[in-house]
Amino acid sequence: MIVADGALHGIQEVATTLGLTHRTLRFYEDRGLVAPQRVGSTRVYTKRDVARLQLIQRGKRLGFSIREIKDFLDLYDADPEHIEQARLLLAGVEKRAADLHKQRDALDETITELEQLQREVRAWIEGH
DNA sequence: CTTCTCACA
DNA sequence: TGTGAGAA
Repeated sequence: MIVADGALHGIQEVATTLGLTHRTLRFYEDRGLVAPQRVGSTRVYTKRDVARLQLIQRGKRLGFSIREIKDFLDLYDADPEHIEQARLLLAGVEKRAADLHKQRDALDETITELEQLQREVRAWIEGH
């Protein structure tokens, strides 16, 4: 049977085209983020798998953990209307943005302190 | 080329 | 969060 799901791809090919290594794909699979079909024991990635991997890459780019990304993807599968999924995404995105703002504030404080010290040391040097 | 497992940063 | 290596 195996319906009409176009081209299938090997792990090396998928990894290369996504700028990943086959080790990373296997790691994601271990973590339950992807579940490629098997032909015998060989993994075969569909275009849906590749789409999932691209979502994973986006999630990582935005600073989400493998676990968070998995929870999101799982919900996407479980909920055809994608309502709960959207709520989870929103919550996660808000949290992430809040964390980053917090980090930025901390960095600003540190930079300000460094600049102050910088002025103090310069003044001390001038005075000698 | 692919698989798996174990160790390791 | 991945990587390297060894063996099949």
